[in-house]
Amino acid sequence: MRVSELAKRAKVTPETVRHYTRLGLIHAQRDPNNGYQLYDKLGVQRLNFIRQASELGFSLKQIEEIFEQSDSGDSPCPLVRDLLQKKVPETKAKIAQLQAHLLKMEGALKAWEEMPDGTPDGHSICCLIEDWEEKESESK
Amino acid sequence: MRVSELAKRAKVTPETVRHYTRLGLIHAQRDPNNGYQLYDKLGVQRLNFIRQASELGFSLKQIEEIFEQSDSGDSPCPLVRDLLQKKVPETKAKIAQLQAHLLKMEGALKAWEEMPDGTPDGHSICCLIEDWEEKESESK
DNA sequence: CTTGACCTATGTGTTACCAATAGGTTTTAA
DNA sequence: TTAAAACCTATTGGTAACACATAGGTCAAG
Repeated sequence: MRVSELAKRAKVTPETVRHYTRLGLIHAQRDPNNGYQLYDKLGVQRLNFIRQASELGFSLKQIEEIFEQSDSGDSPCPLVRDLLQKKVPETKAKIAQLQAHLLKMEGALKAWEEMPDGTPDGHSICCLIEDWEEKESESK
Repeated sequence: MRVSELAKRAKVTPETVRHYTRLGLIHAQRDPNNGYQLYDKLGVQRLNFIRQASELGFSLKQIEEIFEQSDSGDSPCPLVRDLLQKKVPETKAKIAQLQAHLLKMEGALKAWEEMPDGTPDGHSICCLIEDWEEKESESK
């Protein structure tokens, strides 16, 4: 199959398929007649794997490492496990940060209902964001 | 004050300060003797604002817009409010996605304790990630 | 008066693509 | 049959938000 068909199967753009192919993550044969890239079942499998892994937060570089392990006949599972174990606390931290932001934003929107839209007076830019600033520096 | 001092005050690198200056987010005067960038109080305030806003997820471009509003004498608050209102659901979606990933990862790590590290056999790359793949396609 | 710490500008590298260009190919419909 | 539509190719440049390297000018201290 060619680029577009592979792309459709994994619901990505043909450009993404080409990108992965350029990076060597997916291998393709060349049609001798026209030089088109030709993919097979393994290409589909790899592309799906890439999508899964990158949705989980793995970088293409990490995915490349996983493939290298796998292609050299070794089990990539220990590597993936290590990567996952590092990723879990990172993800938790990100969630916590986002939730903190969410609280700030929602609180700000509520508080704003009673607040006037202050015109900047040279001392403040936007009351809202600067309020947070003060609160943060106080709490630190 | 010069680049490094400003940078220290906001706990960013001097390069970041130069970056913002290049983008026009922070204004500086030039020391006529040596061409060094000189910042004042307003610079500190702006830098702090940028940090606050970007931590909340605003892009530098959006921050630029806020500054433009503010600099032209208009209240940027309505703009910020609009941006926030768009950002709240986005943030919620991100959190939900990350939590889903977290569940997957934690589940995988647990399941793995009982699973052998399968050597790739040409059919599978990594049992773990591919298991998720199957589950996902089933649930869709 | 030299060394180290600071400043300058410019350019490149990062991540994971998307878009545009310019051109060759294949399919389809008149 | 032929001409347009749809597809393919490679290369280049753009995105966000800096970090880093280069090559060089400036300044304080010993």
